[in-house]
Amino acid sequence: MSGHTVKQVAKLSDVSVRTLHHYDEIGLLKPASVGANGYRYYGREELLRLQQILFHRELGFSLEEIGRTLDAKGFDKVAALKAHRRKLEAETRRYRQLMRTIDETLATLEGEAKMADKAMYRGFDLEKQAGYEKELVEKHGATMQKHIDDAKAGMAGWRQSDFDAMQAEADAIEAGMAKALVDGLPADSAAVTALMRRQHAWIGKSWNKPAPAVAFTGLGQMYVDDPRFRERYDGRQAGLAEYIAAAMKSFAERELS
Amino acid sequence: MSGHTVKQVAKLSDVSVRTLHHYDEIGLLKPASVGANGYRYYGREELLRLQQILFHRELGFSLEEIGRTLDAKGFDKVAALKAHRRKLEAETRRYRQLMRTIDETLATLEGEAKMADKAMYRGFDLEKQAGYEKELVEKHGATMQKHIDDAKAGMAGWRQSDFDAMQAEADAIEAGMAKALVDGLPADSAAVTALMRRQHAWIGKSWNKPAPAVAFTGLGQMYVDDPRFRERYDGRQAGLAEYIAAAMKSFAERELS
DNA sequence: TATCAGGGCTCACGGGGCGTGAGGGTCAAG
DNA sequence: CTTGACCCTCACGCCCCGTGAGCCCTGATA
Repeated sequence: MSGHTVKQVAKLSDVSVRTLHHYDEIGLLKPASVGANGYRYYGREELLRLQQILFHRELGFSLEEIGRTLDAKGFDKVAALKAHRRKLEAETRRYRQLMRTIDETLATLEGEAKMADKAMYRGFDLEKQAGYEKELVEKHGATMQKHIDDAKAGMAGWRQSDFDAMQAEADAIEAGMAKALVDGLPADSAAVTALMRRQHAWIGKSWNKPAPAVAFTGLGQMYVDDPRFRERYDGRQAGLAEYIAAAMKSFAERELS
Repeated sequence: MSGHTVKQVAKLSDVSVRTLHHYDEIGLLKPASVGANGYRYYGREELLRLQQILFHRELGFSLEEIGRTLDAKGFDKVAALKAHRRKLEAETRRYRQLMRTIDETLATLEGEAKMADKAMYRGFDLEKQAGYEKELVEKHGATMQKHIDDAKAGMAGWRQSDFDAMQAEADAIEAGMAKALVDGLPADSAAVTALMRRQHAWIGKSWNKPAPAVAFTGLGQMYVDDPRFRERYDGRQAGLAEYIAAAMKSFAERELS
């Protein structure tokens, strides 16, 4: 007699009870009758209206629009639907544009990965310093060669963002070293050792594995030998290249062997 | 020195001042510095970050996601973009489905316009009662023919929903007439006259113009003559067809001439 | 008949991304 | 010193409910 309760309607139509309450509150879907106990009872007509509501909601209409559409006798459904169709078309075009933008961005990012190689020349290009690599290898042998290869392999997958992050950390370490040098701290002081720990971790990250003592020392030596590294460090602070190299050597001997 | 104010940034980037306040509130974009007066000042770096934010916002990321993307050093932009691309694809597919649904609905609605003709056979089909029309025309002449044509033209544009609304009103009137008949009210009583006013208005709506006395009376007579109408009315209440016809005739004579 | 599960009800807050005042300080130009 | 254009901080509103909290109803069972 008195129709379906909220829960039953909820199950039938796959909406939440709260939603039915809400639709009642805003006058979008009122129950056919309300019992003396306050219970809402819905009839066949309300179920049909709910179907209409859900259909329009699917189409992206606001609840207020839906209310107007369903209530206004003279409302032109056809025009409303056509207008909505146009909205959807516009959205689709917009999405296509966004996808194109994303594709371009992805292409750029992948381009960056290669660009990073060139950007790395800002002081960290391992690719283009075959000569100095050779020196290192000559001094330290095949093991060193392997370390260098590993480093190159690890960095090949980098993107600009990775590189930037690395640079930031490297800058911080270098700044600390410069200060230590200016402050006259010995290369095996506690402060410098802490920096070396970061340096070692940083190289470990860029190589994708911790650098063994020999490689760490070798890299330090390279900072002195390679004019590009030398320029980088000494340009920041006179004597910095030598200082760092000494600190790395000391650290390697004390903590990596 | 102290950079751009909110308004300047707003103009430069085409966002609202409130938006900048909001981004500051949620920590998404903090000004480079804040003056002693509380003014926000943005620098070049903040402008660049804002561009990034707007770009990602365009792509539909939530502000929280954008914050994470921009802040997390190790965040994988490529993966995020690809994931988002997939979301867009899914949305596009969904929209296509919705458009198909709309098209089907539109087709159905247009079909309904024709269906209404058939549905009208439920008692109001003027198309299929040429014989009774002829009778009416014979009795009342060319003017009646014109009324009938007008009615058919008016109803041709109807859709199911219009028709249902009409039916509801007609039902209400018929119920009132049935009650008046049972109660023994005369066909020219005040209550019946009120119902006749509604009846006249209703016919006016369905014809798209008020029915003149002769047409109104003629229609009433048709309720008696046409077995389909007769069945409809007498099925509801014995003698109803005659009663309505009498009421319509009386009303037409008293109020329409 | 008392109990208990499984309903039902009414508040009322939250959340996302700001729009939009209200109410009041600040700055540069005239 | 005034004006007018900016700046600030609350704080509510919108849209569509989700998610409790706290309390009442109902029908079946022990």
